[in-house]
Amino acid sequence: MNLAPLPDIYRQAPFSEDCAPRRLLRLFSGKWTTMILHTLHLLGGASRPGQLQRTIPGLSKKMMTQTLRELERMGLVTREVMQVMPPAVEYRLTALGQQFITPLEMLYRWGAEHTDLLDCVERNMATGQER
Amino acid sequence: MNLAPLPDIYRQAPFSEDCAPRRLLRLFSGKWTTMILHTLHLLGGASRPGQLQRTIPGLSKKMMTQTLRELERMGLVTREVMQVMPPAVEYRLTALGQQFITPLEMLYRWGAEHTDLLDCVERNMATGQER
DNA sequence: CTGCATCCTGGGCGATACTG
DNA sequence: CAGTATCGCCCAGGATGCAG
Repeated sequence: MNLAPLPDIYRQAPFSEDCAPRRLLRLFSGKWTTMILHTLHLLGGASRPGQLQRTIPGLSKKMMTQTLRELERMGLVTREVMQVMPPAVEYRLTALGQQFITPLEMLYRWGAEHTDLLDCVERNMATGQER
Repeated sequence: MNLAPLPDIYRQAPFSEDCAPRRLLRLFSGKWTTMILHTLHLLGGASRPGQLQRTIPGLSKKMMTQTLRELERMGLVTREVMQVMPPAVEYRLTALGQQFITPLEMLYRWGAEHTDLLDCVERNMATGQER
């Protein structure tokens, strides 16, 4: 039922559909994903939703839970419900999740150390865009 | 008409609206931005549209030019038109643009060196998502 | 070959309001 | 405090067709 195997040419694309970079980008393309992950790390690897949200200005409750659920499905965080009143919940980075902190740190650190470049780009974009 | 200046509290958010990481994410949130940049680098810093598109499977003509124009406005690439028939164009990384290759390389390299982690995450996501 | 204009759809994301 | 449900906007981004 399958066609004959494709010539190797079709697998030689330098930037194949499923190359590592693309997979990585797909996983963390969400607007809040990396920030939540990184913030969890900053907060010692675990945090309650309230604190998490207060630490990330602009993050709505909806997007927070939604993103956290995705991270949970990815196996990057766990969700622990404490049986008390009022309800308390704790999200915690898994061992797998912590693995992904490294590249995030690299990226974020680079950004922090090169704000001059960011300034430069933003200045360029502002120029000639009167509109 | 303006309110009194806000207390400094409002500027102390650890993850402020305009912190470096967010600025970085905003600039490169496009689906193709980083890939185009990185591919230009791989191709020696310059390339014609055709080759660029052929090197990045799935990239449509529209999104390519659109993204390239944004990169141009950011000052990360230049566009040079050769006056010949048929028309030929060359996009080239600027010095500023090359600066941004470093973090991209770091990220992409990390991805390539940790495909096992990517596998792991994708396996998790596939599980229990019968639907 | 390169590039622009158009049209259109999906879904990411935000605002609001309601439960326990 | 934590979470869900609903609604609706907006726009990124894909497909197609035309022009130089």
